[in-house]
Amino acid sequence: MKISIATWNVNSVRAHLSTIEQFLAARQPDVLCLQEIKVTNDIFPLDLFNQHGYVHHALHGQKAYHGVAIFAKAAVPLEQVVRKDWCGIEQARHVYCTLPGGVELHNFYVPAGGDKPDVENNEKFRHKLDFMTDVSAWFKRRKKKENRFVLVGDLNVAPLESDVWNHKQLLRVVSHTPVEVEHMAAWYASHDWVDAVRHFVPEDEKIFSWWSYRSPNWETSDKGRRLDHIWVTPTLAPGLAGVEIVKSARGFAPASDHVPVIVELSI
DNA sequence: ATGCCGTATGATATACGA
Repeated sequence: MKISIATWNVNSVRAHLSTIEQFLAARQPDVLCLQEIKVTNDIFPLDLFNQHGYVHHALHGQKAYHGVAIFAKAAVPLEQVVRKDWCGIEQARHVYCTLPGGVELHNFYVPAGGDKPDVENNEKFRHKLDFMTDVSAWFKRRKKKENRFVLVGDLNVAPLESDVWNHKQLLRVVSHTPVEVEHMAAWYASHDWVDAVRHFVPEDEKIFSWWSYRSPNWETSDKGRRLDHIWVTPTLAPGLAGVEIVKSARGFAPASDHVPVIVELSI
């Protein structure tokens, strides 16, 4: 079956309900993966999602910060839901489940990493690198040629020069430092992942999924970064049918600082 | 080096985002 999967860091599901509704009404992805829902499971606003046909839910939220969730239409039941913690820290950054056909779908919210790219003096940056190291080792242990995995989320790293508005200016800025890019490369190699967006968009073409709130004229200055990713294992790569970064969502009011990324693929 | 903006919280200032 051919399905569409969207990933979106919504920066609080409750603060951006109308924006989410606008996106769902327009695009109707079969599967929706959210990050930074910033709400506990017991008070998650499920009604909106049910009204738009997302009858399957896999919530992994917590109070105020972080939190991830997966939603799907009736035809795409979500089975074997797992809410996983990493580095011994309970921050609701990973939920995964099985889609029809045995495809395992992983939804991640990688730690942002704080201000300074310094593992000695910034515990958040240390956590970010450790998180990627541990996740990489886990996928490497589970690696099998026949595995059909999809990995999406706000990975908080822009790996390529063309994933940021200015490579040189961002070399010492968290999200694009060489040590982060190395950790992401190890993760990418852990299961021979295929970057679905770069599968279709040439590597020298700038493409972003995030624009800071601190730039009032985000569109004209266009100082973005590509922090939101969709990867698939090699067995699924021949089924990739297209990707889209929904840049228009950055202009919604109120807007998240991230926009949805959508993949179409056969599973 | 700082602020810029936005969200959440036992809030009216502070932590966090990246």
